[in-house]
Amino acid sequence: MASKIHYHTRQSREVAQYLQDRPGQHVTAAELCACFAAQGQPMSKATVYRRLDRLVEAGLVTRYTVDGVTGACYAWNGPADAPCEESCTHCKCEKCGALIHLHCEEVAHLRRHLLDCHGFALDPRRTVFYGLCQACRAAEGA
Amino acid sequence: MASKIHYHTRQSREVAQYLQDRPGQHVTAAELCACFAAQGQPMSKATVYRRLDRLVEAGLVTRYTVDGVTGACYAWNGPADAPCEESCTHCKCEKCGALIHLHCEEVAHLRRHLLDCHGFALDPRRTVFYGLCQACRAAEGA
DNA sequence: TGTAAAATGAAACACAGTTTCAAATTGAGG
DNA sequence: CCTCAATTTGAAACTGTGTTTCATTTTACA
Repeated sequence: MASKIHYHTRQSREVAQYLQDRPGQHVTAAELCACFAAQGQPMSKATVYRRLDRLVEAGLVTRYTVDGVTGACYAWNGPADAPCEESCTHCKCEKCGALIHLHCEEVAHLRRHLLDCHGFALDPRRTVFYGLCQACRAAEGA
Repeated sequence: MASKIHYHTRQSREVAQYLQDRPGQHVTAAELCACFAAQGQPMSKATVYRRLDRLVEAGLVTRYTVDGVTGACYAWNGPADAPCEESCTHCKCEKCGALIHLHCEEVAHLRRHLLDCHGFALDPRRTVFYGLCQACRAAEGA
């Protein structure tokens, strides 16, 4: 599907390593730049974006957007050692901004239904459910 | 929940009208600016964003992002005359970019499950399912 | 070691969205 | 109809993400 990745340079290794060390976390390009700079090894913005694009192309990393988070988020998938199961999705509270990891068989069920009845192959990793979390619902009173 | 909206000016009426006339469609701020300009009544970018923010605050309009679409999308909800039922969600094909309107009881079912078992109140209008559409799946062969 | 291909960094750039502030428009009261 | 305070508008400056360009450096490999 996608070309193999060669880690020719220090920079390319560091970007991949950073994401691998934070499975399931929401990493932004700005965060990567800031972290490398703080470590005394600043990396050009252009290089960070280039490396991320390459990793996404190769299918090793998922790129997705979360409303309220400035810029795209990236998360390591890995080839076989995926940190979340296939059905791992995220819920985002529109009020407090909390990001909840969701491991739920119902999502897998919906996925099967969408595939069988609508022909649509849901990618649960890239999909974010928006709504209100329990705490914020309680606070709203309604 | 949100303050009532007063349509004092021509600009505020036009932005709301544009969205009301296109229920369920994905309207961007840039599109609004371009359209008003084409009609010979250009509206300042700042004003467009201000009016959209106001409408979102009032709950009359939903703001959401779709990967691959530059800028946020806005869609009219309306107070009671919502164009899509509560379970209206969108599917976005990550390959061809197609946006599919989904009216599916399974989504409502998932919504109930999330509410009952996870305490999370899903907002189907703001949520976009990412994956592969039927045509692209067929093209991939797999 | 030498050389072609690939990767890097700095800066310029494109674009979404926000902020600022002076000028225009609104509505309410006289 | 006129005046004035409050609101809204538009233009421009600005912030931040992400891309492009190009000269320089690094890599792979013979």
